[in-house]
Amino acid sequence: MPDDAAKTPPRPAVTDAALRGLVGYGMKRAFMVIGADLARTLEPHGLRMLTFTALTLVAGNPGLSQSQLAEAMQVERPNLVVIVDQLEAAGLITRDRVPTDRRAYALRVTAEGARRLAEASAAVASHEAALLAGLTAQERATLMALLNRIETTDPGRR
Amino acid sequence: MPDDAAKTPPRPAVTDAALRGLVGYGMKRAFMVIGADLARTLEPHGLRMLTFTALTLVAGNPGLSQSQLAEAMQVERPNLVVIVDQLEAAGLITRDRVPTDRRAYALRVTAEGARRLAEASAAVASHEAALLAGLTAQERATLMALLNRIETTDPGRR
DNA sequence: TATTGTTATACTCTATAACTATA
DNA sequence: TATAGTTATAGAGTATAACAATA
Repeated sequence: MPDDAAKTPPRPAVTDAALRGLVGYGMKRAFMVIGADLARTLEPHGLRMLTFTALTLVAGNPGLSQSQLAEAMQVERPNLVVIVDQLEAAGLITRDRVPTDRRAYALRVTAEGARRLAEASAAVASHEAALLAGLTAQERATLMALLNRIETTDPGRR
Repeated sequence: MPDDAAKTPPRPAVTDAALRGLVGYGMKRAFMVIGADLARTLEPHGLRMLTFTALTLVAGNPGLSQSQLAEAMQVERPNLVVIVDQLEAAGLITRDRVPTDRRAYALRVTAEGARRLAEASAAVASHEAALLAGLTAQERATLMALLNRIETTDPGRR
């Protein structure tokens, strides 16, 4: 019999066996790792996860309104105001009044915004590659597909 | 050519193609769905995700200290104090002074805590089953394995 | 009346510094 | 001096109610 027992008595190692089977638990831990890394990656570019997401969506959907952006980001409108404020204050997007509906703003990236987004996107892409280095391309695709299916299967949808 | 264009002109559908390839994006959206569902599931049992996790770990590791629990949960000690306070105030766990180290507390679930945990665990399990209804058992195992590998591959580990 | 954007507000989660009491 | 628990505090992220301007 092995003699490696009773070697480090003070810390009997905490077991989380009862939680390991829960997807919510694994998802939270994985997301916290990814989220923290993503924040570190975006910080030198003056962006956070939410502003990066908003900037990307505005770039890909020029002229969209704040309501549309909030819906796409699954963020409440009041919270989006702050995000758009910051991007506008940083000179990365513009808020143009829509002639046909003077209540709404048409959001567009500035030249500087496009430049910043390109830099940040490259950093994010290379960082994701490092994070997912342990997975094959096949596994990454599987992961994404499973995540998307969870999102769209949501039983608590309102 | 099809005639389904120009049918709903006001909303050209926001595209997030540039983000769909990022694991961080899919992970966040999936986690928000799961997190919200989990919160709804736990609420009638008087628990939140953090208190449920703490209660589960205390039950599975009787006598562990707050420091050990904080480390296992990847929560800073000051934040754990509030969580333990709430569980203790609800009569679900006890804080016993450790005779050999009077600085530390030994955490243990009460009878009521064990009962509450059993109820909540059953609710969580059945809710996870509903959430993952679209995935096969094989796919769930794959998902969990991939999440764990992401967590342990963390390139930004300190 | 309904919608767009906004303000104000509150609650949860997370993070850091600094304290106390023990060790 | 180092560690366990604590207090105070600050910052994100999220959510709801209510308002002004416009439709």
